[in-house]
Amino acid sequence: MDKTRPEHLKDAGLKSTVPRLNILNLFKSSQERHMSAEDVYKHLLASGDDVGLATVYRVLTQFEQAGLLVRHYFEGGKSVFELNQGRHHDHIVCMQCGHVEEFYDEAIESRQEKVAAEHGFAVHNHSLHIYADCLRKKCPHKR
Amino acid sequence: MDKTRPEHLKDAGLKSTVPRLNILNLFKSSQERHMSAEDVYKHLLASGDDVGLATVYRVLTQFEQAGLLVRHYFEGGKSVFELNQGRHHDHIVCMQCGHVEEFYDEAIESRQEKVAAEHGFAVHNHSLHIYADCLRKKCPHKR
DNA sequence: ATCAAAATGATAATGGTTCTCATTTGCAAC
DNA sequence: GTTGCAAATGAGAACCATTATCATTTTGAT
Repeated sequence: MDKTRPEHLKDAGLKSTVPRLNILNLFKSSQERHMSAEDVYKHLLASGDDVGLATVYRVLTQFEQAGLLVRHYFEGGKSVFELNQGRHHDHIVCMQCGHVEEFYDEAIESRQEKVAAEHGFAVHNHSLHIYADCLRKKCPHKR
Repeated sequence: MDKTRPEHLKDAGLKSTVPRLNILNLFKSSQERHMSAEDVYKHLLASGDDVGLATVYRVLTQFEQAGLLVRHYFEGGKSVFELNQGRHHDHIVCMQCGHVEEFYDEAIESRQEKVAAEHGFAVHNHSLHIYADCLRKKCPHKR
């Protein structure tokens, strides 16, 4: 049920290469659950892994298709990725500090299915982002 | 209460110029409720209005800030705009033909407020996009 | 009609992402 | 363990939506 083990690369038809292992490992060990391609690229370079930006983009997309990662399109134009462990969830994004919190609400989920059906749509997926101000003391009011 | 009349340009501190009037008029007369900057640009050129793409982008942003239009960030990287008339609503987007349908669900709205409050956030706004396949006969399966 | 401030539009620049292609790597068969 | 070749990589070019620049035009108050 855990989709984040290296063996799953094979299952997805992906050779287990150095960049792919590094990226997978980064997501599993990083403090940051949500990272953009640029974030991943910088982290890898910082830890001495010599990788190309193009490869990062390619691998992230492959991992998304393989179901290892989930991609989110937040406002601002850049995609962020996170490990696909556990169930689907939505996000609250702090507009001041960029802090992201996850939530899952069964009522919202089921209403969505219902609404889509009523309109004659077959749901693929959805994105629900709540943009708000977090009230954390540590909210640094900057990105 | 109608925020889409030309007089509102003045209220927003915007001079009533030719491009701005044309763009506002396009949104009010077009079949398409949801248009990207590129869409607007092409429509205007097609109807003989000589406008620059930069102006379209500028005006759309100004209209958004003035509250005349609402901007949505759908997947795919480009923003779409629609007239800000009536109440807030969310969207279902057909992944095949790009057809956009609007909906409003009170249960979803109120649950969101509740969830945000539970997590210690003060909501500014939210975006809920359901990506699906529409079942319309006319769905042309192309963008 | 006059004129300064604001708006426009052609074009360059930007930022995120994808494409190209020569070189390198993984891995299955020998 | 070599070998061979398809798959993967990485440097840089290309792309696309959007924003910035700046000389020219338009607006609206006088």
